[in-house]
Amino acid sequence: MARPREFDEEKILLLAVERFWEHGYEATSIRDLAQAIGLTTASIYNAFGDKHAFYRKALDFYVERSFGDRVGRFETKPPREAIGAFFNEIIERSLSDTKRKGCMLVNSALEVAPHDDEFQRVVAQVLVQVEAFFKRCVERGQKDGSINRCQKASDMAGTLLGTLLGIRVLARTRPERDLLEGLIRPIFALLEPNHSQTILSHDR
Amino acid sequence: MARPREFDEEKILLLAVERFWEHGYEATSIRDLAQAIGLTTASIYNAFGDKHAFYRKALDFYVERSFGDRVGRFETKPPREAIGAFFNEIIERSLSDTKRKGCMLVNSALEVAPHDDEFQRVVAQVLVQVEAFFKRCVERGQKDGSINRCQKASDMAGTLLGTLLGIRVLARTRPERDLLEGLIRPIFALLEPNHSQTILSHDR
DNA sequence: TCTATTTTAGAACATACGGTCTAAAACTCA
DNA sequence: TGAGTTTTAGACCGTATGTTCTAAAATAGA
Repeated sequence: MARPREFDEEKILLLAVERFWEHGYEATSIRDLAQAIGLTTASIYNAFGDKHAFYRKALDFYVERSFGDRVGRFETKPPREAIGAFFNEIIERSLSDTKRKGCMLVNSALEVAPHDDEFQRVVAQVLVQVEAFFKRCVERGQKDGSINRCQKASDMAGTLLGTLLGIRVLARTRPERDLLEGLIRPIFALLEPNHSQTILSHDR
Repeated sequence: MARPREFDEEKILLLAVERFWEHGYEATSIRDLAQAIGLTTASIYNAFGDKHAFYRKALDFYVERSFGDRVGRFETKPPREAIGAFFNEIIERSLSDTKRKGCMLVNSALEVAPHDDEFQRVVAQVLVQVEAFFKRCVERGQKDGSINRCQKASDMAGTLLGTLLGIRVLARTRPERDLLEGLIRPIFALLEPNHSQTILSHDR
């Protein structure tokens, strides 16, 4: 019926994510994007709408790639291991992030969500999902005895979510392994059942 | 010797902080600032240098006001109370932040520090100081028995710093009292000496 | 092969940006 | 009072911004 697209939307979004992720919304211009992607600005507007809509699509793409499978991947593991593996992966990811891009969702939570209701909802929704994932893990662990029962699962889920976000922020300016690994040690201890053992065995 | 300034630097910086804080570095133009402050762009450049230097001065001003006295104020209290009061204040501050400005230091950590060595250092240095404050509190508490000894003070300090940053990010998109207060409950429990009591007394 | 339709390329548009210039204004010290 | 110096106001500069326009290119169906 008409002239076909010359590009692959997935590849375009991957490149767009890269730039938005690294430089943020404001500091990335359409011309930056066009050049990095190898499209004209007209093609971008034609295919994705305006800058706001393009960022939205890039963020959705990022979220899908970064959170979509991950939750599923960890959900099959035993609960304590799932949480541990999740955090270990985040730390490794943060330490190998040489460009210091951090997490695009966290970046969006701070740069664009506070002034934009749409992104507010999008970001909040993902955070709710991550929290729910933690809560399911904690509940499962408390049921099978692998996780301490002295805290409410919902509180622990919040703590884990907060810790996750904290790591993401901290790593952005202080990507030090000792700091990040030390930071989660008390959190993991909190999960451990039979706290008294820990108290006795720890040397200081 | 010459024509005197017509403005009060403190008031100017207060207004500049307000705008940079709310909209960030990129999204705040010199003209925005000039209008909000009631100065011409020439006066701003004359008095503060370029935009980069102006933001730096605003951030320094913010840090001085926000962290300078606070640490001292809490340091006199008993250690557990100091930490508790610190977090309670942060939560109240986050919940009453109707403009959703969050914390300007955290905002800087994400927007400007990753691409700017100067701000990288400035932000990192403040975070180091906050971490050191937490560490001193924990050490004091572990010495006088008011804080649990099962974790290293340095690890706990990191955990507290991470939690602080996490709250600041989370509150930016989900300023919900239940969430924030629930989130710190396990952290406070972690500080408590004699964990077994908590385990037994908690109902679920 | 022609028509209809969409995508391209790149010029163009209005506005906004960070930053500077000129000249007048406002002071201090001699 | 006059010389010297700094601050002010606002026009100005070059460039960059988000977005749109024009026209050519490329296809599918008739």
